[in-house]
Amino acid sequence: MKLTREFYQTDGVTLAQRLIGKVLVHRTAEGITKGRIVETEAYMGSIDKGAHSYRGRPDGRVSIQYGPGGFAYIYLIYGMHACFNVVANGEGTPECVLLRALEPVEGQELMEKRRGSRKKETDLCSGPGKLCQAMGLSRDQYGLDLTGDTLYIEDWGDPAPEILATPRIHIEYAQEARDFLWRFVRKDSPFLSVKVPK
DNA sequence: CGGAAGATTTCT
DNA sequence: GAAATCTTCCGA
Repeated sequence: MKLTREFYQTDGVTLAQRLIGKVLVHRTAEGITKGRIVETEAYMGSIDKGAHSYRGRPDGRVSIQYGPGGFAYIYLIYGMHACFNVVANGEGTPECVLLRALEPVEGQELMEKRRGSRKKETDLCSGPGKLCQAMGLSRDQYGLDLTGDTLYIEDWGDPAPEILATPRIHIEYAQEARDFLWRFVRKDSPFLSVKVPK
């Protein structure tokens, strides 16, 4: 079943853990693609120096994060790659969950086509920019309602997977927030962006 | 208004 | 290990 608004109306750290194992779906004119979420990171605007929304303004890039949960926050990084986030919690709390890696479950052919040169299946969605390219996500999808019919997340009723918490990736500048264990990965998944040290 | 830096990927 | 490439934010 499709996740409801209520599912997203919780704090970012909790939502990040609950999203592991759920299935992201994007319907486009080219076709449909689905991927099981195996890696997420939480960003908590009010206390998190690594978050875009830490000193964000309600009218800036992160404006969508100030609204209710369950909307798409997508931004461009390094001028070339899109990153897809799910807005968490209610109005006035700029929190979100970055999806960092997926396990392709449907539309692999379309994903390979979008990603260009032939890739191993484990490399189709093993990173924030890669999964956006494979799923056909760009800033055109900024602000989409995830309770709508084109871009949403499904719960397939699978048993909750075993989850590991680790430090987040590429935020060395974030001072003490650098060490928060706000990256969550599905244990032993071969589809992760960065391997978890033993 | 200009400059710097970034929640990355890919190739050498 | 470094380049590619552009939006956003911050200081002047």
